[in-house]
Amino acid sequence: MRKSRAEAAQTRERIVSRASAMFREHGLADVGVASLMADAGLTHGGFYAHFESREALVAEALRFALVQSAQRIYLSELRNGDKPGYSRLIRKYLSKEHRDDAKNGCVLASLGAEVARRDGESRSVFARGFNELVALLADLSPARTRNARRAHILSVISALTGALTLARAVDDPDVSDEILASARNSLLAEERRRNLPVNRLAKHRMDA
Amino acid sequence: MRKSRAEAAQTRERIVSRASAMFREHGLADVGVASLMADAGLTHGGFYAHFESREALVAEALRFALVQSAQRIYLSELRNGDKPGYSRLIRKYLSKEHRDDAKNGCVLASLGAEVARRDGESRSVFARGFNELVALLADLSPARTRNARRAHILSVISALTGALTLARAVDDPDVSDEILASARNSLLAEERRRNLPVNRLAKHRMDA
DNA sequence: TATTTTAGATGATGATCATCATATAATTTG
DNA sequence: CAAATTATATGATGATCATCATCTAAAATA
Repeated sequence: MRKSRAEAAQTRERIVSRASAMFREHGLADVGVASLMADAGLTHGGFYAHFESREALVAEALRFALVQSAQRIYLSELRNGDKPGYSRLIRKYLSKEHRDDAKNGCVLASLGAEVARRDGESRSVFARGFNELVALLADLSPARTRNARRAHILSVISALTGALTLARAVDDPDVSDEILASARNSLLAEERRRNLPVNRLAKHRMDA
Repeated sequence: MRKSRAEAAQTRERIVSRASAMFREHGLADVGVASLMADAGLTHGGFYAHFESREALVAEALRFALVQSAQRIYLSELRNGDKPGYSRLIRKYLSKEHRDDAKNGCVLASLGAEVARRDGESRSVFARGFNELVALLADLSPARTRNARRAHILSVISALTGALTLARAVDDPDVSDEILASARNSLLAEERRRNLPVNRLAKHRMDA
């Protein structure tokens, strides 16, 4: 039964990673220590050998999910740096696959509302991770100033998370698809507008 | 202690209304029957004289919140029908007052993600209420076709609920205000564009 | 090899949960 | 006024919760 030091560290990582998925799938309140440990292939007794409290695990699991998102964005968007903008991200984020796979998906949509009701470590860890994500994404914005890039990405993230959450909440698959499609069209249209050359935007402004 | 028939109906309504606020403030999972009854000034024993189960109350409380939203929109937007569009609604929805008063605010933002994990009566009641709300709001859209109005309002609702949820989730008040302001600016700008006369939009399109 | 350390299992603790059976008392209703 | 009805209270039920003390056996270390 006993494991080596390295295996124990692996065990701990496995608990965090599985917990992160369990929380995203079932909510922060609806999964207890016993089922978290069972999901990681352990019994619940040993939990407090790894974590100071359930709250500490919640914080780590939130962090894990946020870092996972950042890594995915970094790998699939930033590296793939042909043209700036979020069109690829928007399409992936608002896909049916993402909607139907909450446990591996964006934690802002699955747990944001629950985090809002917390305070303590998990809340601040979440907020810090959110800020890092925003900073990462702001670099992709075609807006000219730093503030404008930040504002732009904040409004995009809001629209993405809201649409995903609502698409998951409704029970009619057609309505759900409709929510995804509407948000996708609206955001992609905005992206197209933003990527117009500056002089053409200026011309339009002068027309008006 | 015994009450008349009319008073009993009032008691029941009070339980639903208070429960609706409690759920929005603390989440569906984190408030038990005992504290719900205590909040309504009763002890928990009598709960099952009024409701078949906790789930039944959850469904009624969600319905209550959705109807409340619809009534507010009807009173403050539709009646006040000078010009179409959502600018008044957007400003009210993304205000700090709304952010800081979840218990009386939009249930899509506070409980949408939790409803997504349910099924049964509460989920379908929520979905039905959402559809009614969408139908009500679609009438305000300046878009030309019925489908376009629906798509438009779906993307607006997504952006509103996402921004409100994120503004509540972060712990830095400055970042929170920034989220609200960014979504507000983005949505109001879109509203302005939509309300431009058709020929001006056409002109811009020909320019491009 | 002998000793110490520690991961994980087991089972207890006390709190809280949803649900329900029963009791009480006030109002309807006959 | 008497009987039936019913709203609310009380307290029990068994499940599950987070936490922790204790035990074990294997790994680390000397």
